[in-house]
Amino acid sequence: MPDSPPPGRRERKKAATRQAIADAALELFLEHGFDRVSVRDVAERADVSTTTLFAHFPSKEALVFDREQDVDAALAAAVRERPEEQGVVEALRAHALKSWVPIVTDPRRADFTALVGDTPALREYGERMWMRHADTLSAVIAEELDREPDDPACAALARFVLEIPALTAGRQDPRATVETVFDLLLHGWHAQAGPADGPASAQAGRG
Amino acid sequence: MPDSPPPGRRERKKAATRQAIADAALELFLEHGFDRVSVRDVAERADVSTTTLFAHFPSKEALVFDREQDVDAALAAAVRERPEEQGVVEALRAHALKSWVPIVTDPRRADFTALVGDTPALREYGERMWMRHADTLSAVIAEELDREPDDPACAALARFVLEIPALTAGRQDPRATVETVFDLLLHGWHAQAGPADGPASAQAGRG
DNA sequence: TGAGGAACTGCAACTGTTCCACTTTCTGTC
DNA sequence: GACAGAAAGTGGAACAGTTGCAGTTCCTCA
Repeated sequence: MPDSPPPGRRERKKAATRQAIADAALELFLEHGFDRVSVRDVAERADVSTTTLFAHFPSKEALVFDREQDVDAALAAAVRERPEEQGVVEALRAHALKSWVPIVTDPRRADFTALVGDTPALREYGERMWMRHADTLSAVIAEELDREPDDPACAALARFVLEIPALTAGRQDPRATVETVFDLLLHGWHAQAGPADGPASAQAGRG
Repeated sequence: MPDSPPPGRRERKKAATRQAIADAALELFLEHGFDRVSVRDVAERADVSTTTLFAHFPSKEALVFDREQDVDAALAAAVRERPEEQGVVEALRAHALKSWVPIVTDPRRADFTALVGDTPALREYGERMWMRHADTLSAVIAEELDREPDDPACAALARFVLEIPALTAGRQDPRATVETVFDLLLHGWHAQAGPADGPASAQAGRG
């Protein structure tokens, strides 16, 4: 995270432009709604050309998530640098509780959360954002456990963990949901559903 | 599935138009690639206006998946009408093996599968297509087990099961992958990773 | 100090998608 | 059998996201 030497004027200006665009975008989106603001509007507010805008952000949706950044690295680190004796699933649980839950529950970001939650395009983009880290996470898990890089169980675990943000979105108690999901991942449906796994005979209603 | 009475000329013509569009699209996409064919090209080949094209399909991607149809119903039925004594997870496993795996492995669809696999837009659209059934499946599972409709464990299970097509895509042995993933879901990571869950101390490499 | 490159601009074009007003074709009903 | 009304289709314009291009300005670094 240390930007070691003085970054130089050019890079500072570039960063400033990028920030100006992101700020303008968020401001306009929060005020009028994502769909009623055009990319050209954002560019104009930030006083740049649309070409410049797209030189900094790959898409309109990306304007909102200008901090996609180092989720990848944090995720990998959470697994690699876990305490001795802690399993990977527990490490991921801790990471989720410590780094993800606060973001969703922070009241200062309520309006931002609402913007994303109320805009299908943004919700989808956000979910997809998480999934983009599945390959990295899968590889790290496999590496930590001395398995083949494409081990299907590791791939599955990675994707399932990255589903969690989507699963907790819009729930009253994200923390509890996270716990439930991790218990499921760790001990399996069989354990959490009771030994009988809810056979069909237990219920009344049927087709 | 029975279109009981004679469908009437109008409906037949409509179906024919729709089919002509889908055929033209697939033909052009397979020949030149999804990204190098415009919607206007497809419309022209099918001899309709783009307006008509979008009256039949909600998006360019949808042209490829003109059979999204009754996955929802089949999924719900697989759970509801499972044999006595079979758990929901086992029912879903059976469904996946019987209904999903053959589609991916069918050699007659190799070129189609390749088209989707090689086109990011299509792969994403396909994955999202599956996830659209998560709410239905979650509700059915909860209902079968007498739980709250928004039970987080049911929601998680549903989403995880629907991740399976994405997880098996492009693998050499989809069948084995499906089995592995269901074992993970059923018995948990703890069971499949061994009792120690691979604590950090087991490995050498560390950050 | 000067060369080269990066950031930015303006504009035009392309593509997916929607809107509009209008024609054709079918269907159900008196 | 004629007719009202709905449904399907048309053509074209327009909008919004995105990209390409040629040219300008401004840093950086040797």
